[in-house]
Amino acid sequence: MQNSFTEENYLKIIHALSGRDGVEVTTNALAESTSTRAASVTDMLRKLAEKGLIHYKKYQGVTLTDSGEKVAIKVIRKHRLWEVFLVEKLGFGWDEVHDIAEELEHIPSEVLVEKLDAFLGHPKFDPHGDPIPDAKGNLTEPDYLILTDVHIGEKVLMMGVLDHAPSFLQHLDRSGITLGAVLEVQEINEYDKSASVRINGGPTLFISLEVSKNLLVQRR
Amino acid sequence: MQNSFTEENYLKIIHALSGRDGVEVTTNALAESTSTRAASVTDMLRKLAEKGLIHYKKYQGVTLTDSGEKVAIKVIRKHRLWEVFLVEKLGFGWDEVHDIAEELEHIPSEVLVEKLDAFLGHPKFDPHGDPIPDAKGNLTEPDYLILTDVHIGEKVLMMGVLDHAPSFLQHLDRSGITLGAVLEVQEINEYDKSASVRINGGPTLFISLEVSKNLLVQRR
DNA sequence: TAAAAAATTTAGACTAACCTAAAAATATAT
DNA sequence: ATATATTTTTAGGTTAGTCTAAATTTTTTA
Ligand SMILES: [Mn+2]
Ligand SMILES: [Mn+2]
Ligand SMILES: [Mn+2]
Ligand SMILES: [Mn+2]
Repeated sequence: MQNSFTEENYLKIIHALSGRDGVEVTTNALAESTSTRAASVTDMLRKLAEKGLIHYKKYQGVTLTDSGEKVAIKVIRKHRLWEVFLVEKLGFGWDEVHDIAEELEHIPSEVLVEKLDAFLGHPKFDPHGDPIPDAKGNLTEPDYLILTDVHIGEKVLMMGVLDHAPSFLQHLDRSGITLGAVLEVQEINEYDKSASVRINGGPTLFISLEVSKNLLVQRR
Repeated sequence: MQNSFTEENYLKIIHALSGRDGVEVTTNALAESTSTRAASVTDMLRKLAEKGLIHYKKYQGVTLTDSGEKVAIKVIRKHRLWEVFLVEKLGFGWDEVHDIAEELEHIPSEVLVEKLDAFLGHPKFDPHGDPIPDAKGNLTEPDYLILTDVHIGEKVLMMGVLDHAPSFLQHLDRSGITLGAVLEVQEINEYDKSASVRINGGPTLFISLEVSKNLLVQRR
């Protein structure tokens, strides 16, 4: 049988909160992420366990089964491919696409996803730098640094963001920090950990710790 | 407030069954079209009337209000634009797109629709020859003939289909009858009203009444 | 125009996904 | 090691959208 819109969202969120090492996700964390109450989460967990999509023992938190992981990754694939479509083909900004992709990711049809993927030229990353799982369900997270881990004098490439909030992305737009930009850390303020960063060999900007913590970068 | 997926479907179906002259639609007709039971339809009609989307008096059938008509036409616009996208951009056949568009038509976001429309080059017709309402909600049904109304010797242009079933569309594909094809009626069989029709000045085909009744054409 | 047939609505129930309040289990702190 | 605090589950309800069966209204037929 098919999974509902809601079930797919739970699986996707469990995947995200469970992280690379597949750690147990708590009921409260899910309530927070789904904007529901803990009691509602418990109901849904019983159902997902029933369907063999999660490992669930009362009071012990949950992880995805292989079957649940497969579903989650399919949803993530669709979400990210649709985001590429919205930005590359329809001309949306990277700050505008998340909510729409949140709906599109639940459209069924395997063949739609594969045709969309081909139409987009089999992209490997979405507009936020997140990797797109392949058709077989392989998802490899590149191991990027966070800008706070970069030392003074280093030049790095901007590869992605941790925060996907429109307000954050718009802030980056105004600062000229886009995917692929070269960031050179020139100074780090001892007191508040804010940094002076040179963008693409051009202007130097002051970047707060709050921003640095959400920038994924790569040494060249 | 937003209309649900289900409410949108009811409005779209009432629009279709109500026709150009806005005739009353019966409960049973809606039950048939929505694949539900009459009792369920009655419940929904009370709700839609409550929201001011339909004119409804018990036992008297329903029509759309202006407000309901507006919603219905927006859904139809989205459905047909997505069908164009699926055929023109993703390479689906016209027989494959209806069910997928049935889902995509409920994705909210005005701006998405308008960007999609621009991306597609503001198409006027969908892959089945159905007119696409404009952004303001104007929908003008061209007045086509049905092939059964065409006399022997006349040449007409194939402009659309009444039946959207995949099996019918695939049958047309196998017969070489596509949108824009020139059909010349050469003979009409007295007994079963089947016709000999020459396609694009090339091969002549026998077409059953069942098929003729579902072909929309235009004199040149 | 009254009886029969058909269409429609009402009554009462079900499921999915949510809720609040209370109970139970686990974790933390003295 | 208890007592307290926190987390999670259970119990009991709600709403949207569906159902079946029964009642009611409208239409058709004789
Ligand atoms: Mn996103
Ligand atoms: Mn993204
Ligand atoms: Mn269609
Ligand atoms: Mn169509």
